[in-house]
Amino acid sequence: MVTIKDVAKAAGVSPSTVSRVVKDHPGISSDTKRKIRKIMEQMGYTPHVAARNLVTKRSYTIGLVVKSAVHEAVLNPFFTEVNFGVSEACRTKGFSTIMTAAEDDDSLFLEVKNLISSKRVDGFILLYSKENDPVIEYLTSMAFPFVVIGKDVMNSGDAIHVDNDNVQAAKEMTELLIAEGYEDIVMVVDNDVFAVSQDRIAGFEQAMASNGLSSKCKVVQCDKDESSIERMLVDLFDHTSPQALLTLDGVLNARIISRLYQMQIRIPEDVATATFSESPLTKFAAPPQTVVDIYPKELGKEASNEVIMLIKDDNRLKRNITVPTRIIERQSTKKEEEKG
Amino acid sequence: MVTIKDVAKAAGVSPSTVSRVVKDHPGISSDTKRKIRKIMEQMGYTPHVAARNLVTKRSYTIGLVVKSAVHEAVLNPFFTEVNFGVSEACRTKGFSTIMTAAEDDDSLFLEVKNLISSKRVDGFILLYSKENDPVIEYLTSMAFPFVVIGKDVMNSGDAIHVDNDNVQAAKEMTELLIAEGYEDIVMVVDNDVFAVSQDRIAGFEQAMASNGLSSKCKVVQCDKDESSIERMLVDLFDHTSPQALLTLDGVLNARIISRLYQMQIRIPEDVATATFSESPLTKFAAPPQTVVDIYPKELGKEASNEVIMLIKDDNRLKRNITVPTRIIERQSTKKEEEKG
DNA sequence: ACACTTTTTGCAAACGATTGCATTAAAATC
DNA sequence: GATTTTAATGCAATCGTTTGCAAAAAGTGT
Repeated sequence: MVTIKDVAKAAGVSPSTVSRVVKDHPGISSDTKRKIRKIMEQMGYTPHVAARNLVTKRSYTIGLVVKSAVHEAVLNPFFTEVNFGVSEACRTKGFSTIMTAAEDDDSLFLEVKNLISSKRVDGFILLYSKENDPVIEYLTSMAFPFVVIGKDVMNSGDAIHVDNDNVQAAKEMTELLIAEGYEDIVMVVDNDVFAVSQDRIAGFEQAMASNGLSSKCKVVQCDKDESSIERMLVDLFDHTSPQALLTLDGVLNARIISRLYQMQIRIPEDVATATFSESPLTKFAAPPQTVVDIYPKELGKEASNEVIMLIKDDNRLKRNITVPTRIIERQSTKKEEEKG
Repeated sequence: MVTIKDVAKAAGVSPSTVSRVVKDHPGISSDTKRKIRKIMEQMGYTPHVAARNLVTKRSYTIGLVVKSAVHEAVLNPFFTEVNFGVSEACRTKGFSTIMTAAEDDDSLFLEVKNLISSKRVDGFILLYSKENDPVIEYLTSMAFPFVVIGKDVMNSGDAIHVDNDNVQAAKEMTELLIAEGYEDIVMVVDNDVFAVSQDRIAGFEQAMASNGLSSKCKVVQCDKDESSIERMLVDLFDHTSPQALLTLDGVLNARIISRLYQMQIRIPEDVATATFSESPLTKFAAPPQTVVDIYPKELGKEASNEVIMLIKDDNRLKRNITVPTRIIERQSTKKEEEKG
């Protein structure tokens, strides 16, 4: 293994000089820089990160904390895209990423504490957010750099959030449905306590209200398992005749349309469907789904940049970041036009 | 920050003793162990990994190298599941994971070399495999520990592979289709050069042959973009009338059934569909798809365990691991029965 | 009580970088 | 040419562990 001393010796300089060349320190003459760079190249020298981390007291690593149960995350392409966005952005800034996922809150909390105390990470990106989260509280109390992707239910103010404007997104999507001529619109949500649900519901309700459809505004909640979904749908179509279903997210939507298919309820002829979070599940569905693209990769990228800034600059002023969304209209909501 | 010296001082022993307690060295009396453990607990001591890595010359980190272009990986739940399997298995063995994905071969190769020379990882798991891969060659030449998930086209012999028996899986799936009464079966593949394609095609052909259906055995290839898929399908159904489509993998299958829907070709009434790699895309499709579950999480887990063994034991004898598969039969191939 | 094991612990030298400060060399000023 | 200023480099301590070897303590048998 070639160390800094080796190249120093080969170049006839001290290790300090080599070290300074590596980080392009201004105090080194460009002659020596050139010379040493060449030698480093020839000898194939790469700094030993552990050694550097030890003295700089930095790990140059970001922890990506995924809250949702593993099988949930696997289901949800949203997660993967965020992950890629984070990895990519971190890498271009010289940071590594290390992912932590855990089924239960306690082991997740432990893992986070451990990553910190063993100096394995310099900052965190939290991929969830719920009320009174112990991890958020802990990180805040330690003044440890972190940002949250998603929004806090009770926007605690301390944490930095990177998120879409979910109220606005839901509003726009609802407006689109109304514009297409749908009035009996039902919003279907699961029973998670994440803030995203509340925001999207709020947007839906606002849009309905401002179009004089408050009376038709309906929100139903259901568990994620097959039978709950079925029960909910049977109930819905037995007692009412909704014209459109606006589902909280792409995964839930996929299960619903699968169920609708089996109930022989056609989309969009019998009912229109629309949802949030673009993915193969919406894009390649039968029929392709109208959806709000929330740009998860962008969320990951912004979060990474922000947390790295936080790490590098202690008293950087905190600021939330909103990533824009875009509606993709597809066949699942096209009332008039022919299929295909 | 509390260091090993702090707890040594507090316990009235030397740092060496504390260090040995941490790793449960046999030479320390259980009395002192108990005492020191208590103190560590009280003071909240966690070893500084960089310091440890520096002296042990280990990083306790595994590099997960993802070859497929990012958008491919995002599409494919297979990747996410492998990723989780790897992270989980590594964590339980005290290892971290660091993921590397790159669009082009060159930057990926560079990244791998860099991870090694900066001593950031102790071993690799490669999530792809193709002929004459420079990364595999490099790692082999360096005798750097790694395992490959998937199989080499020309089973180079040197590398350790963790894979399913794809020939067998395809054979079983084909047998099932034949048993259901389908004879004109078309296998649809993309134009990737990964070994998995060849294996599944081989299995398909073998099963067809051994059932006297060699003459009906047909394999078509198409690009992944929408228009190629459409062209392929139109061509297929214009000139022939296949009874069943066996698709190379779940993502391609999803696109195909989406297209079939738009062409108003019903599944399974007009054509049956089946594919490989269970995921939400197959499970929540309309109709739910018959599929071979290849247990990606298990692949990740086995790969992790194996590479960690390699790291810990230089002259561990190399051995390939085969993870079993399972067929899940769903409506997409059910000829006789009623839907729902 | 002595010599001799065996068990338990400590010493001190690594590991490979970084960085404040001192130093030397070169350039600038008078 | 002497003195001051500036630029370029080196010294040496430090980061927090690990570990081979030596030493001390405890136990054993006579």
